[in-house]
Amino acid sequence: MKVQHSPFARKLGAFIALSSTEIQVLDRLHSRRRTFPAGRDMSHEGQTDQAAYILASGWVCSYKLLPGGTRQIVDFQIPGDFLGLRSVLLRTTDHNIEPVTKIEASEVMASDLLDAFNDTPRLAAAVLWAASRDEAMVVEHLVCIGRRDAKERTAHFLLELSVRLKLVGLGTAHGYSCPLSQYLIADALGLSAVHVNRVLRELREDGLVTFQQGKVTIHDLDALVALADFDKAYLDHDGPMLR
Amino acid sequence: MKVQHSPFARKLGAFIALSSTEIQVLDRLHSRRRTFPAGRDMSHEGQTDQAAYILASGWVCSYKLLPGGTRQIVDFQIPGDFLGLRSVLLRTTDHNIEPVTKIEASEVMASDLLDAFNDTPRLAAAVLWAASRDEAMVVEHLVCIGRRDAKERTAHFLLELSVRLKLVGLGTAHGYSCPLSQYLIADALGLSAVHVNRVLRELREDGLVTFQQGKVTIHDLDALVALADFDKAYLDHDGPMLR
DNA sequence: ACGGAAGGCTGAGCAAAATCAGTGCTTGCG
DNA sequence: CGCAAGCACTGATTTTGCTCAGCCTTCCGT
Repeated sequence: MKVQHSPFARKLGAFIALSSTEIQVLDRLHSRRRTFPAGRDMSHEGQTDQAAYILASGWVCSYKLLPGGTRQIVDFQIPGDFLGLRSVLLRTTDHNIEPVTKIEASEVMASDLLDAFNDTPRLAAAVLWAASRDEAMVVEHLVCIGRRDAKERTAHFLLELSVRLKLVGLGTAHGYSCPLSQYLIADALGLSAVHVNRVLRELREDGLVTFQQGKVTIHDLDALVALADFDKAYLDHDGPMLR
Repeated sequence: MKVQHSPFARKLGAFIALSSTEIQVLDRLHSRRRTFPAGRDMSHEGQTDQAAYILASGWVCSYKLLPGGTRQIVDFQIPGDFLGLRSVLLRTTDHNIEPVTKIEASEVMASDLLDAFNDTPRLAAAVLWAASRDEAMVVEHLVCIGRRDAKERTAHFLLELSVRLKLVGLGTAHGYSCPLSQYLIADALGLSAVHVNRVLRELREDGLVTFQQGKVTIHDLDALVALADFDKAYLDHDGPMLR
């Protein structure tokens, strides 16, 4: 019987089989727990330039603003994801961060993180791996926006969320709950909100996936994967990839 | 009087003032020099999964293929850039790599790199910084494709190349030579080659920038920067950012 | 020298997605 | 309670960029 751990430990556990010691070290990282309200930008408020956070609950988006008022959402963070890891290690505030919902996050001091790496080097590998996966997702996102049409993009997006959420124990292959508005999805996919609405309707009418009242329900996984040309490799790992 | 170094040393020198010892260590990294022909994918051929390369001359593109034959170019590499750094450190072949021109590249064994980091820790910081800048460029690229129209995208792209090339001593603020075909630019910007052609003509007719016969000539830098909403911070650093 | 492939360039028609201009529903608040 | 804000949703219209089809030039290999 598996004990329930933090989303963060769960996520890393999918990459590397973690010993109980390592899990303890991980859980000790979650020292100061903080809460942020939805909608207020974090990078201006908190001491985001001094500490990183591990998201414990709620959703966050990282975005860039353009003149003209439009914005592009680069990525969403879900429980278990790092917030501002890069800005701690490298002192660069390259984009803004805003909670989509009310969130809870554990502050992680850079020094604590480095200590943890010294104590349990395998953790460093796991964190690096997770960071690298995040970057791969940005690349995939780029490809989506550049070379897929609205329907494919949306399908891909919903599938990716499904996989990520399943990894941290929120949601299954059949569905998950999702607090994103159609405006947010539009800003992530480089579409207009109006068009996102229409595309979601089409996907629903095609019997592929339904997104209503904050719930995503996947009706035909195979067809959705085929439409989005989604990389099945993501889907198929159920245990740690390294032992 | 500045001595002329490799593009790689030049680039890192823009981030951190390098001592002559550090420059020597850097230059010793360029051990085995190899040549690759244009157009043949590297990841299938060379031992790209065992070694990384530092590009010494020529241009390279990293791309992802989609079913349907289209592709999205994620980034171009110019002299001084790393090739496959990620795939060495993390064993992930996430995208393909193809020389745009005939290239010369120095093989770098992962172990040599780590040794160099031990000898001169500041180098590690510089390399990390460079890697992080690369990632920031991918994000910027994403924003471009998601929320800028074809003209803005193209202008931004040409400006970014200008800055990157200037950093390694190829080209000035007024222009540079560029071996990319309109097809390649299209695949990078998520446009069709036909449209790229038209956009380039418009930019030329507007007196902003000319791209003909492998030469980019910037006629009106300010107007171009304004059109593309290009981040001037990139442009304005002439010496190392850390001393 | 010649044929073919690549690349630049152009027009016409079309498709995808944006914009504009709304409607209705819910929710939070003074 | 009643009002305003935010979100989902829709039709009509316009814009943007794509596709198709073709022409011309240059370069390269035989």
